[in-house]
Amino acid sequence: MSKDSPHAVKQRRRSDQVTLSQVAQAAGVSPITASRALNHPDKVSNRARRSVLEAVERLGYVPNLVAGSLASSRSRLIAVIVPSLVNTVFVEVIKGLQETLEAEGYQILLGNTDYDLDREYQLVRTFLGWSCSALVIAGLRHNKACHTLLDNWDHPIMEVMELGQGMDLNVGLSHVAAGRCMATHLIDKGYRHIVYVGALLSQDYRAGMRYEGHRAVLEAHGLRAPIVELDTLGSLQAGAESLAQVLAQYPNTQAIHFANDDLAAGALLAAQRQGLSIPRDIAIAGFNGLPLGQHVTPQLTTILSPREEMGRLAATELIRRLGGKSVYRRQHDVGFTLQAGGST
Amino acid sequence: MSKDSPHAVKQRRRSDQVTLSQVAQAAGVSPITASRALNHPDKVSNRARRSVLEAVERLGYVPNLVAGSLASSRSRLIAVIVPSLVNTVFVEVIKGLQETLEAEGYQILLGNTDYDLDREYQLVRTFLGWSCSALVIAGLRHNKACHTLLDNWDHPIMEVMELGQGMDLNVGLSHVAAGRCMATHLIDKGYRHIVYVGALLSQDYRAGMRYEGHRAVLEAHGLRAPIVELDTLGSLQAGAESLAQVLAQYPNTQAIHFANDDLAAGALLAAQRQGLSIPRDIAIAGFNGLPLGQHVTPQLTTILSPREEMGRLAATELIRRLGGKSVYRRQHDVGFTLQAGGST
DNA sequence: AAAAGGAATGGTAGCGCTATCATGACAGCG
DNA sequence: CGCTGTCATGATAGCGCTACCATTCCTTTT
Repeated sequence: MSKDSPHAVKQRRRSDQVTLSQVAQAAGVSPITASRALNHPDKVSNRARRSVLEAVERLGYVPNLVAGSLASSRSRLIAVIVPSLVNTVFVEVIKGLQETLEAEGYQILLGNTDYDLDREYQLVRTFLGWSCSALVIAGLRHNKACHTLLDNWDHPIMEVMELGQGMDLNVGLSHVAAGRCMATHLIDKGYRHIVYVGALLSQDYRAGMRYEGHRAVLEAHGLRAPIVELDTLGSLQAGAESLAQVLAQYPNTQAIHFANDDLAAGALLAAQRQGLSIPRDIAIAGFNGLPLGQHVTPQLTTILSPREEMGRLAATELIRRLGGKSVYRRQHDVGFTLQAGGST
Repeated sequence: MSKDSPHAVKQRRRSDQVTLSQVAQAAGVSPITASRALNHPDKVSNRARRSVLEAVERLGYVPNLVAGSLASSRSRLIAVIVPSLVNTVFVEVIKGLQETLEAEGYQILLGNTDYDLDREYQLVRTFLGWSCSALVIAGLRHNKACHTLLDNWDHPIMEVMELGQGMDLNVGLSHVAAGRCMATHLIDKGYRHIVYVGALLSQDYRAGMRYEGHRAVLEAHGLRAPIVELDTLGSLQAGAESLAQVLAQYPNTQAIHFANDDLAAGALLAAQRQGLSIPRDIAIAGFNGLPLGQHVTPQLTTILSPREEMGRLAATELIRRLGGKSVYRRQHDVGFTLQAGGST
C-alpha cells in the first residue's frame, strides 16, 4: 500500500510511430503550434508553418487520426449503410457519395446490411461508436431500436434512395410515382394485360412501392394488376426464368413490368432466344436505366434513376450541413425519366 | 505565471453520451471491470458481467470505439483501397471481403484511387492514421512513397487481383497466364488474324499483362499480335464503338480478344445489330465471366475469374494472420476458368 | 501616452478508453 | 501453516491529440 518507491514510469508506446510532439520538437515549436500548423494553417506564422511542414516531411510523420478524433470529437468519417453491394444501384450511389466526400477530406465507412434491419441496427451502433460526422443510410424504413438510437444522435442523418419524411435529411425519388409512370406508359401504348414481376419484395420494398403505383393506375383503368414475386434476388438469370412462369400463369399477358432492369433484360434476352418477337408477342419494361438496356435490341423501355447524382447531391447537402450552413431543403427529389425504347 | 488560484475544473465534454464509467457506476463495479465485461467476458465473474450488461442496456451505452482504439492501438478497421467502383470486378471483391470481415467484427474503410497512384498514397497515409488492423489493396504496383510508408508498417498488407511477389500477403490470379489461355483457345479454334482490344491500358495494367500473355502465344505461332487501345473506360458503349474501329484498321480480322466482358458484350450486341454473324464473320472473346456473357446469343467465350472468392480468401487469410496464426502461404493463386461459348 | 485590440504562441488538462501492475481472496499442497 | 498459484477486481497512468485559457508582443485607437 505504501507508495514510497517512485515506481518506474509506465511506458506503453509500442510502435515507433512518429508523434506530433516529436515533429514539434524538431521544428522548434510547441506541440499545439504544430497541431495548428497542420490543421489551421492560417492560425500560425509562415515561419512556424514552414518549419513544421518541413519536419513532418523529414520525419515521415503520419497524423494519428484516432487520437485527433478523440480529442476533438470530430472524425471526418461518414458512415454509409446500404442493403446490398450486388445490386449496382447502391454502388453507384456510393460512387457519387465518395467522389464528393473524398474531395472534401471525408472518408467512407461502409456497411452492408444484406437487407436485414437488425444487422442495420448493429452497424449503426458500431458507426456511432466511431463518432462519425454523419450517417448516410439507404431507405426510410428502420427498426425501432435504430430510430431510438438515431433520434438521440446530434449529427446529420441522410436517408437516400426513396423520397419521404425521414429523420433528418432526405434525397431520393418517389417510387410510387415511378411505378405510376411506367404503368401509364404501358396503358398508353395500348396494353391491357400487364403483369408486374418483382424479386423478394419483402426485402426490396421500394420495388413494392413501384408496384403500388402501378396497381393504382391499372385499377383506375378498370384493369386487374397481377403480380408475380420471385424468391431469388433480381438478376438476368431470374428474369430469364421468370418469363416462362409468367406466361404459364397468365397466358394472355401482353406486357410485363419488371421491378428492375436486370430482370427485364434477362427476360428480353431469353425471349429472343425462344424466338418471341418483342414487343409484338410480349412487351417488356424495366426500372433503373442500366446501360445494358440501351444495348439490347430492341432497346429496353425503362425508367432512368439518377443514382450517381443522388449520391453526389446527398454528399453536397451533407457537406453544406457539416459546414454549419443552414440547409434550405430537408427533402430533395431527384426525379426520374421515362426512357421509352422499342421493347414496349 | 503564478498559479495560486485553483482554477476551475476544465470541462470539455460536449455530448451527453453515456460513458463506460457511468455504466460501471450504475453496475456497481470499477470502469476497468466494465471494460472487461464487454471485451473479455471470460475474465470477469458472471455476476459482474450480468450487471454490466444490464446497465449497458438500461443506459443505452454505445462504446466509444475511437477512445478504445487509441488506448489499445487496435481498431478493428480494415482499409480497402481499390482503383474504381465503376468496374464491378472490384465491387465483387469488396463484397467477398466484407461478408467475411464483418462476420468477424471488422469494419471496412473504403478508398477509391480512380487509378491514380498518388491518390492511392494519400489514401494509404490517411488509413494508416486510423490505425487500421490491416490493409487490402488492389494490385501490386504502387508508387515509391507508398512502398516506403508501408515497408515501415507492422500490420498485415494484402495485395489482391493479381498474382506475384508483393509486400506481404497476396491473393490473385496470373493475368499473363489468362491472356495466354485465351490466345491459345483462339488459335486452337483456327483463328489466325486476332486483334486484342483494351481500354486505358496505362490504368488497367492488368489488361496489359493479359495482352502480354496473348502476344507471347501468337508470336510463338508466328502470328502478329495487333492491339487496339481505346481511350475511354471499358463499357458496353466503348465495346460497341470499337468494333467498327477494329474492322477498319484490320479488315481481315477473324477474332477479337477483348480485355474484358463489358467491351466484348458491347461489341457482340453491336455486331448483331449490324447483322454480322458471330462467330462466322467475327469471333469475340472477353475476360471476367460476367453474368451478361451467358445471356447473350451466342454465349460469350470468356475467362471466369473468381472475384468474390478472391475477396473471401483474402479476408480469411487476413483474419488468420490477425489472429496471430502463422500464415502457411504468403501467395495464393485463385486461378481462372476458360468458359468457351458460341462466340468463338 | 495610455488603453484597447489583435495575432501568435504556449501550458495545461482532458477526450474515453485500456494496458499494466498491484491487491486481496481463496484453493491446493507438502 | 506458510507458500505458491489462480481468479476477480481495482488504482493508476497513459494512448496522441486538441480545446481552452493565459500570456506575450505587437499594432491601432483615442
